[in-house]
Amino acid sequence: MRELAKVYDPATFETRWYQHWETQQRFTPANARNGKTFVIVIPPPNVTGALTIGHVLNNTIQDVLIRARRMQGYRTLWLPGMDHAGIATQNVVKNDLAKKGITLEGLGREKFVESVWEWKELYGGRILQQLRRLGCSCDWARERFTLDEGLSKAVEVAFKHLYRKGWIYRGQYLVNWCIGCQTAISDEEVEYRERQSFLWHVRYPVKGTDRFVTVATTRPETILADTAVAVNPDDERYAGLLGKILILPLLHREIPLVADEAVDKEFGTGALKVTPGHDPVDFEIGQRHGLPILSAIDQRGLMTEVAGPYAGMDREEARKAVVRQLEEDGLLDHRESYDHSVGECHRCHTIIEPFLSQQWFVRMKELSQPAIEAARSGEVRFIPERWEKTYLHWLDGIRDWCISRQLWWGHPIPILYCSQGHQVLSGEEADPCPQCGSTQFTPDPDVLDTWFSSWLWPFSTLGWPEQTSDLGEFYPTDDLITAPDIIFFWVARMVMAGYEFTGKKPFSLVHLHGLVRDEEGRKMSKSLGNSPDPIDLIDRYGADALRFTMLLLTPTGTDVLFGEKKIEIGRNFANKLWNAARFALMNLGEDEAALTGAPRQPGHGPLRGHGGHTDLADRWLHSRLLAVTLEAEQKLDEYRLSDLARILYEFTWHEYCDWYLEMAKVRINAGGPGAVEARRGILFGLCTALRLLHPLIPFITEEIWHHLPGTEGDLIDAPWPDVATRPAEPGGEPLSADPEAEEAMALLMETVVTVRNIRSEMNVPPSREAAVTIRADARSAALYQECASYLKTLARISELHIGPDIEKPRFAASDVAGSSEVFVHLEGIIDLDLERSRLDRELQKNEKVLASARRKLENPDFLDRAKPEVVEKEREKLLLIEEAMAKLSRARGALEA
RNA sequence: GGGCGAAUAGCUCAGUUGGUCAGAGCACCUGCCUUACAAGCAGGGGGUCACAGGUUCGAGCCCUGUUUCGCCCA
Repeated sequence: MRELAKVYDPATFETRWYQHWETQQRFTPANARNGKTFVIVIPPPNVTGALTIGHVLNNTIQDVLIRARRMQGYRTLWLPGMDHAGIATQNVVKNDLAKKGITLEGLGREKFVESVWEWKELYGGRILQQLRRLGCSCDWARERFTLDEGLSKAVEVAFKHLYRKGWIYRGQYLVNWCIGCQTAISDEEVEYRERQSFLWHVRYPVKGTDRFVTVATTRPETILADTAVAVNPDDERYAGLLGKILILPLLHREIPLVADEAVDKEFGTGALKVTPGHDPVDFEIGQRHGLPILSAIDQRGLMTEVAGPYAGMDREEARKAVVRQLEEDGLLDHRESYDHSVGECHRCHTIIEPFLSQQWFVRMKELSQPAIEAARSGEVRFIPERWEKTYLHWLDGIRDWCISRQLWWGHPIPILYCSQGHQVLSGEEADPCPQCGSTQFTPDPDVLDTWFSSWLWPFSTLGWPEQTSDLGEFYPTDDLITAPDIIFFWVARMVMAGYEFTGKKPFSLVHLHGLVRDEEGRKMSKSLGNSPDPIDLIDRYGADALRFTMLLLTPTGTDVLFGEKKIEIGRNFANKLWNAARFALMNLGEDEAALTGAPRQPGHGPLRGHGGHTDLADRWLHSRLLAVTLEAEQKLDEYRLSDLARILYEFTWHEYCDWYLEMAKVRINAGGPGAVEARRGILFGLCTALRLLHPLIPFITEEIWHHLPGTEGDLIDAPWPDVATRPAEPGGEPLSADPEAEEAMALLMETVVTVRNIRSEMNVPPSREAAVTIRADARSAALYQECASYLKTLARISELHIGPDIEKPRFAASDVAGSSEVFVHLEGIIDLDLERSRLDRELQKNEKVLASARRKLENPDFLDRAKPEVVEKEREKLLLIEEAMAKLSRARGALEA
C-alpha cells in the first residue's frame, strides 16, 4: 500500500494498466462463473481511419458492457478488427503515389495492390492502437481484417453460394457512378443534398408544324442523349400531339412523343424529356417504350461522341454551352430558380452520374425475408425500438445491391470469362469451357463492395465457413453497438447474411446510439474542422475523463453535442474519486489491524442493511450501496448508460463523499471502536464504488484498487458487488434495505442543511460556531441525541440543546426541518430585519404548496375519484405544511413584539 | 411529398407506468485556501415545461392540431 500522488494525473498510470491487462491476457474469454457468454463484435473501423469522437462513444459503450459482464461472471468476448475500406484506401495510396509521380496505370494492378499492403503494414490500423488508449478490452489475439486469408475465403464462399442460387447476376444497368472515385457505388452510398439550381424550359419543335412541346429540365446537357419526350396519357394538353415526332434541339435528331403514367402532370410543363442513359426514372420509361439508350457523358464526366459538337467537354462546361446555344436558337423558353436534391458520393461528395455499365448485383428480395421476420418476431431487437421501423421500411422496399467496384483494392470477383464471354466460377474452371469449349479464361476485373465482406463479419471473424470451436461457442453474438447511420449499409445486411449463411441470427440486440455533433449541433467533419482529436483529449484529460463524460452526455439513442469544456465533468469526477481514495488511504494506513473484521476482499462482502451495524452512518451506507448496486444493474440491463453514469456520480460524490466521509471524520477523530467501524465503512464503500465504476472508468479504479489494503488481484476481473439474489457467503444474512436508516439520515441531513442555511443567510462567519436548540418530537430528539456529534461538526454547532418542550432561546433565527424547529442562537449578532425577511421568504415558499394541497382537498371530485392513498398522502402533506407554517409564523410574530 | 425524433433554468440535458416533478451539471451571485479534493467546500437566485385546444378530480407526462429545428426515405 502506497500513498496516492497528491494530484490526479492519469498519464502516470493509464498506459501502464493497459499494458498490464493486455500482457496478462485479461481480455481473452475466461471461464464463465455464471455459465453464460456475452459476445460482441466491433463495428470494424476503416484501415485508413483515425479515432474520432464518434468512435470514442461507440467503443466506450461496448467496453462498459463487456467489462460489466466480465465482472458479473460471463465468459466475455469482444472481437476487434478492421475493414479494408476499398475506395478510401485505394484513394489514399493512389494520392501518395501521385505525389511521387506514379500513376496507377503506370504501376499496374499487381504492384499497386502490393503497395497498398505495404501502406497498410506501415500506417494502417492506427485506430486500433488508439482504441487501446481509450481502454477498450478487446481480445486482440482474435483481431481480424476483412482482407485477411480467412475472411477472403468467407467472401468467396458467400459469393459462390449466392451465385449458384442464382441470386447474384451481372448485367447492363444504370448505376450510381462516382466520377471522383471512378467506380460504381450502391444506392446506399449516395447522399442527397439540396442544391440551388434552375429549371430550364426548352422548346422541342414538333416535326412538320410550327408548334413546340416545352419541357422543363434541371440537366440541359442531357438533352443530347434524349430519345423521347413523354407526357402523361391523361394530359389533355398534349392529347392531340401523341405519336408525333419531335425535333431534338441542338442535334436535330427525331424523337417520338410518348405517353407514360410515370409522368407527373403537375411538374413543370407536364412534358418530360426522356434520357434513359442518364436518369433512372427515364431508364424505366425507356424500357417500357423500347427506346434506345444513349450515353452522352462518359465515366470521366466528359461528353461523348453522342454529344456531337460538345464531345470532349466536361459535363458542367457542356451545360453552359448547351444553354447558350439554346438561347441563340430561340429554343430556351425561360429559366426559373429551382432547388432540388442532387445525389452525391457520400465519400468524396462529387455529384453522382447515373451511368450505364456492366455491373454485378445481388438479388435481395429473398434474402430480406428472414431479416424482416426476425425483427417482427422479436428475435432481433432494437434499442431504441423505433429504429426497427426504419430497418423494416428499408427491407420492405429493398432493391438489388450493386456489389461490383471498379477498384483494385478488395476481394476479386471470383468469376472468369472464357473467350466467348461465358462465366465460370473461379477455382472451378473447367478446361475447356463447358459451354463453348474455349480454353482461354480471363478473370473479372472488378472487386467486391467492402460491405460484401462486412456483412459476414459476425461469423466470418469467428472462423466461418469452417466450423471452428469459436464459431460454435461464440455465435450467434449477443449485442451489436453502432450508430443509426449504418442500419442499411451494415446492420440489415448482417442480419440477412446471418440467416442465409449460418441459418442463425448474427446477434440478438442492436443498440443504436446517437451521433456525436459539435456544440452547434453540426456533424463532426474534417472539412468543418470541428472534430477534436480524442487522443489529444486523452493526453490532456485522461481516457477515464473522456469516457465518463461521453457516457454521461449520451442519453439512449439521441445525438450528443460535444464540446471540449464538457470533458471537465469527467475529469472533475475522476479527481473527486482520486481524492476520496487519498483520504481513505490516509486514514486506513496506520491501522490495518482494525480492518481484520472486514471481509477478506474489501468490498466483497454481501451488501446488507442492518447487518450488525449500529451506527446510523454505516446502516445508511449499506442500505444505499445495496440500492445503488441494484439500480446500476437495472440501468445496465436497460442500456441506459447515461443514467448508469449519473447514479454512480451522484452516489459517489453526493452521498459517499459529501456525507459518509464527512461523518467518518467525526468518528475517526473521536477514536475508539467507532473509529474502527468508520474505517471499515470507508473501505467497504470505496471498494464497492470502485467495482461499480470500473466498467465506466477502468484506469483510475484499477489504480486505486491496487493501493487499497487487502485487495487481491486486478479489479478488471473482480466480481460485481453481491446483492440479495447472489449471497456471497454461505449462510450469509439475506439482504435488505434499511428504510429506517435512510429516513433517519434524511432528517439528519435536512437538519444540518437547515442550520447551514440559517447561518449563511444570517451572515454567521463559517469560522464561528453557534449554539443551536432543536425542538423535536421524542423520536426525532432521540435521533439528534444519538447523532449529536455529527450535527455539531457538520453544522458547526458549539452547544446543542434538544428536547420536545425545550424553550425557544431569546435571540435566535429559526426554521423548520421535517417536523423539528431549529433555532440558531445569534445573541448580539442577530439582525432583526434580516430575520424577518428570511422568515417571510420561507413562509412564502410554503404558501404555494399549502395552497395547492388545500385546493385539492377542498375539491369533492378529488376526494371522490383520486386513489385513496393519494388523498391520504395529500392530507399528510397538508398537515406537515400547516405545522411548519404555524411554527414559522409564531417565530415571525415574536419578532414583531 | 412520406416517416421518425426533438422543443423543460442563460447553456447542455434528466424527468420510465398522469398525483413531493418542476430537477442535475455548467454558467451566475455570496462566503470559505475548514489537514482528501479551489479540478474543491457551504449557501443562494433563476423556468407560463414551444403554442392552442382536448381527456381527467388532477397534465411537463396522455390525445388532436399548429409552429420551429434536426434526421431518414422518396
